[in-house]
Amino acid sequence: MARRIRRSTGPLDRRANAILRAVIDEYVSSAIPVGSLALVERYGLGVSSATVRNILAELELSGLLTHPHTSAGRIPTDEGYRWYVESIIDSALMPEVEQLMIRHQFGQIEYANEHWFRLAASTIASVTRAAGIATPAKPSATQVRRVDLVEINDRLASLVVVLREGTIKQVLINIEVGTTQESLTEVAAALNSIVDGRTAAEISRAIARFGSTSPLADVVRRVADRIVVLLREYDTASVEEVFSDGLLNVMGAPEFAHSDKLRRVFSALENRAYLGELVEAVAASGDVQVFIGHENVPDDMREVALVLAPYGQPGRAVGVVGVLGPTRMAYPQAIGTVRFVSGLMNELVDHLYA
Amino acid sequence: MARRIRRSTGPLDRRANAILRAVIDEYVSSAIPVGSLALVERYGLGVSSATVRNILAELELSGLLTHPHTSAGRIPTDEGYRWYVESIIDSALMPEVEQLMIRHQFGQIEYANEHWFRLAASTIASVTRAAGIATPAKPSATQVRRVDLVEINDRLASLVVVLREGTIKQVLINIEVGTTQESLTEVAAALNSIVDGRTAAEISRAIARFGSTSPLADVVRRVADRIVVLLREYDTASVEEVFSDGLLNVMGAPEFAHSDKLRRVFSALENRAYLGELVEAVAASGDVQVFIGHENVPDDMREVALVLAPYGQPGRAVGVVGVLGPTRMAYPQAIGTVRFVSGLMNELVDHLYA
DNA sequence: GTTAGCACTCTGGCATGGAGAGTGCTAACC
DNA sequence: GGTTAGCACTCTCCATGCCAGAGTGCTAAC
Repeated sequence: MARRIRRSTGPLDRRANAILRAVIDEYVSSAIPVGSLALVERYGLGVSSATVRNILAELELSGLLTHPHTSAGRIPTDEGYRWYVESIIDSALMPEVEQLMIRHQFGQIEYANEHWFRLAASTIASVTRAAGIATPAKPSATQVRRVDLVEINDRLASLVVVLREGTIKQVLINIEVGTTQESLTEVAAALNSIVDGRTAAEISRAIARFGSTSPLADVVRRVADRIVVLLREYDTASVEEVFSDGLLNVMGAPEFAHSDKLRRVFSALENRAYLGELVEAVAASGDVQVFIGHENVPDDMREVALVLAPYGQPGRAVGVVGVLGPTRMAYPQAIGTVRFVSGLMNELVDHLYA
Repeated sequence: MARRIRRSTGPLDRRANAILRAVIDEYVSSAIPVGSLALVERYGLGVSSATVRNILAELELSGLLTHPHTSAGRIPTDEGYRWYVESIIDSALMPEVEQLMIRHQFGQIEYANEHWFRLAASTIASVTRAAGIATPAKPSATQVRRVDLVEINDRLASLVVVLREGTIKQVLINIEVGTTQESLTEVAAALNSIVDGRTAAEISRAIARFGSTSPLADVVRRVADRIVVLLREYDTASVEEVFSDGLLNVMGAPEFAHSDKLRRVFSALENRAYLGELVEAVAASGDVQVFIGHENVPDDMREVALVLAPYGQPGRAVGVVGVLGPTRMAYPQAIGTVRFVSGLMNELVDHLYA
């Protein structure tokens, strides 16, 4: 689980507030440490640079800003970003023009449910200019909707399992030479009367009671077992797949100019265990969550931030969409985008369960 | 298409031969330009460094080696690698232990045909310590094996199309409120009598002749149209998907220490158009092909080499497996691995068409 | 044809020094 | 008391120069 660091200071006065915000905005857009002079020049603060310096020193004392070295400007700490994120997380919205554009894109693949989460990641990547990530909506206890057996050749058949939400699992199975498509269809029919609407555990139980004496009963039993295995594998995988797009955007950020740091980001992305944890935490929370720098447990992720939101139907099927970028990220935009896209995904999933 | 540069020199004498080979072996393993002294010390050449220097100068003259700067050792040119590859391409084999290991891995997913190509890429990546790439075997003119319609809710159904080789396409379709699973099954049955074993074009023609007056005829026609669209989309995509694994391995290479070059490699991988061309060229050739540095047309790929091999059944369904790495790659190993894995994939696909 | 010897060249690492940016402190100001 | 001007101080960055090391290419001798 990600640990959340609590800042130790009390509330900031209005001016310190504005200055911290200005430092973050400036640093996010320029990637250069921000000096007191630059602040008074570019943000109409109405005070001198000396005053700003005093406040910057205070902010540094409370751990919200830091110094790369004595004679450099200030940069935000992870705690500084955390404070900033808390202050905008509820109000961050997407511009309506972009909302329309995205809606249009999703409209085009409305019927390709297998691709929804991929489009979500791609869209988020292109809007935020960071990496977009998404997982498919995973049912909590998979229910089978229908089974089909199709002969491929005289030794192989394709076992197709349609799940409650319309998604599909498929594997090959061996058949005895000479088995006809007719008998396969018969087996499938027998199976359908057993599996419809059921979970792995339920099918398992039903098969134990299955006392048919028909010559195909053995085959039915064998295939049912295979289905149970298939469902179990699917149910136990914490995250089925994490799709990401726009990694090139992250590669462009100056903080990752040396490929060593970049390497760590990538190996972090391959860390399915941690992502699985986050996905579960986010799904449970029900709203956008932000994980900044060292708030992430794995060392590899201490230089990146994640903005994640769940989608789907709690208790039935949930997935996650989000952004991965440098801690120096445009949080308002990232949060707004992720929230909007997760809302859109909600609508799509709702249709499946309507 | 990739252009192949022909080296201008005639055959090399045995000694020049051995030295060029030594330079390449040394440079591939160390990534440091190779000097004449290092060569006589590490490879028992039986001559002095001065003699080696003369030969190195000759090799440089014929364009097989080059110099980063006056006082540095030699590094191979793309032409040098090309010469080397030609000399070993027919004899490169995998160690038998590794062959067994890989066979074992594939045995475990023998029935998960949708995952074969992914495992191929992952295996190649881990064996060669470079990036593995693979595409699924794509049929040349997709034939439908069977169609199924499954009710998801009172407005949506899942249209499942099983193709000849057992792979699956699926989309959602709208249905009229009140449509029962029984009538969907009826529609599916009607469709199956039309589509079995047919391609998009054939289905299109059959539907034009379809003169049924049953109340479901309209629905049958609509769904058939949807199937045709689905197949057409699939048939016209030059490469359906390019799966890659082990990109982290490439990131570790010293030539990509600065993320700028790395960035180009990644954007090259996203260049589906070029990869599509290569896949077609490789599939047509029927054997392992190597594309080194500037033999690749896109500028982004001038610092990488590709080792690709086709698999599947020519004229029916072909895919490609391969390695992407720096031009400074262990070619014998890469070629041996790719050839072996493509052979294994052949066996798997053959079973589908047995 | 091969080799020893040597002058030459270029890189990489390291120290030096000045310009620039930004801080932190002090003392004066309102 | 908070704010500000002034200034010394610190540190980075960049250019410069220098030296050691590696490796070459050439020449002359074997």
